[in-house]
Amino acid sequence: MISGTHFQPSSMSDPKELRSQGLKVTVPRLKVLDLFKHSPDRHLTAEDVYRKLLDEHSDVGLATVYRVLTQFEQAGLLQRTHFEGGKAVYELNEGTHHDHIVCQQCGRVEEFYDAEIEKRQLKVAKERGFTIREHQLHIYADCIKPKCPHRPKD
Amino acid sequence: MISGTHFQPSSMSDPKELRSQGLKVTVPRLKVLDLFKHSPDRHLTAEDVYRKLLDEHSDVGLATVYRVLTQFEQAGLLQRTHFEGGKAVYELNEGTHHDHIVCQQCGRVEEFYDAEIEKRQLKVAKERGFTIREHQLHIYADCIKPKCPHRPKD
DNA sequence: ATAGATGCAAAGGCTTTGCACGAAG
DNA sequence: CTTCGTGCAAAGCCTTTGCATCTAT
Repeated sequence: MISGTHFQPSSMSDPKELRSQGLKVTVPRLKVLDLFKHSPDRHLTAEDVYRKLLDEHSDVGLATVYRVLTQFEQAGLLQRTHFEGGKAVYELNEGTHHDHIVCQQCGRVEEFYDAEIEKRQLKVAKERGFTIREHQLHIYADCIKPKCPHRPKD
Repeated sequence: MISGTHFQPSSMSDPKELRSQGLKVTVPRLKVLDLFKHSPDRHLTAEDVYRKLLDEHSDVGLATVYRVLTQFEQAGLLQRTHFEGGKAVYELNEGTHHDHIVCQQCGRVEEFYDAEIEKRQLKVAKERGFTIREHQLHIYADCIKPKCPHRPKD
């Protein structure tokens, strides 16, 4: 067999990660996973992914991007969130829970973790007889530092 | 002038609330505001509002419901949130900030406020040079109490 | 009288789906 | 060779908008 499609550039993600999740190893899947692993932006929308793939002349359909993102989320490779604005945002699932603070100036996202906040959430839920399944804290804010990387060049 | 439309049932909200916001006093607006003030559910989607108005034979178009909800939010009468599920949810704006815990069994929403959580959010934002504009904590959970009102009858 | 509100239907934005073709195991 | 993935176009869902008509002030 003369492998054409089995060629794997150094930048490509490890096929094992896909196989171990019962997913066939395909070019679109490798490219998408790769994007999340190497892109400077941790948080990407389906549109972002689609555009980045177009930029590198990978001919992947938008529908496929949506399907792959969904599958990756179900496989636990990615995590999905919704910020204000309606679009779903995906990020690599690295196992560690964190919350988000979103700059309203430029849309960039910073992550943070505060043990006390987590603790109190558990307390609140417990007091009310709930078992937490998932929780998301989104802070929408403006950066006030003049040299803040979030502030668009002025 | 023989006023037909100026009739105001006792259940209707106070027109002043609308006027003070520069909004003309109309039947759809009074009915919507009234719904939020007297409905057993604090949290309603546009569709919810539309259906409830249909139920009471108020002929209000869905587009109008959307417009009124948007205006009320801008006027500070209502607050909008998005829970998982894509639909926007509105509630009366009573000035006090609170977070939400959503039962995954039945979709009901409970509100809570925890001073410590609020404090830590301010701290986190400040440390990173942000001014908080808005923040939302959504906990998605399951109720574990057998007699919990959230649990659908079993 | 006049600015503003409403209803309807059409359009928009994001996401999902049906189907025929193509690739992976 | 069989199962699954892909691309395209069409459809879905929630929400917004254009336009002619109607209403509050």
